[in-house]
Amino acid sequence: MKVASFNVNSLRARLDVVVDWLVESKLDVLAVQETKVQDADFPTDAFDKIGYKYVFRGQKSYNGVAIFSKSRAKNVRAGFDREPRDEARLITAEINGVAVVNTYVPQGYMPESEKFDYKLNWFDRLVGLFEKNFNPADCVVWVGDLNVAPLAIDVYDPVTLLGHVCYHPRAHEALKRATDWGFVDVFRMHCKDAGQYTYWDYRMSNSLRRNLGWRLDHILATRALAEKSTACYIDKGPREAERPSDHTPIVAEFAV
DNA sequence: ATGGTCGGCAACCGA
Repeated sequence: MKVASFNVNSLRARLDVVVDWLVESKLDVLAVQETKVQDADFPTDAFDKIGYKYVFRGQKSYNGVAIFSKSRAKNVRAGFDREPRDEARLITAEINGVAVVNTYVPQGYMPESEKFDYKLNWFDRLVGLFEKNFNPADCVVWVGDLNVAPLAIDVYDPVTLLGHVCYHPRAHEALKRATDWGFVDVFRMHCKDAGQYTYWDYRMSNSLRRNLGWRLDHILATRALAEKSTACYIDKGPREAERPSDHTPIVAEFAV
């Protein structure tokens, strides 16, 4: 089972990149974030044509998440329980017996802002969802743009960037509270190298060429599933496309 | 060197 996560920064603007890469990579599951499309305008035709199923939750202008899969998704849930009007940042589904949690974690703006508190609290709400709906002994894969670079080797300048909302002790603690529920960083099981990034800021000149990036996009799995992982890697192909997102996909393969 | 990113969506906001 091949699973990937990709912050597409507008699904409609990135449609060709996403469709071509999805077909070429032969993915069983692709979770995308920042679709920036309302449900009524979701580009279903493009995915019908290539034989992929889809579930999605979007909103106008911002956020939005979707999961594409070869097999039909079951037990689909969008958003946190009892908060149907929340931002479109969370969708979960069961695919081939694996629970897939796709998140677009709030970025947090600035450390002193309310938005940062919202971000930190968002992780704790997610822990509540894990506790209520899953068991750490089950096969669960949590993927998405988590907007946290966990380690010093996950950012291009850990000294200068320390205290940024995506590389902040409180963000690290919040992520740890969530992973302590029962998740393993599948990428780090397979690769210990520094400088392995999934995001390069558009606003920095030549950030990709200079590899001034961040590892913000993650594939985490419960121990039962992580033990079956055979590979995990970042695919820079889509970041080098003609009209790239500022993120690039991360891919994991599982023997399930 | 007086410029320097995207996308959504229609003036700015978010990243």
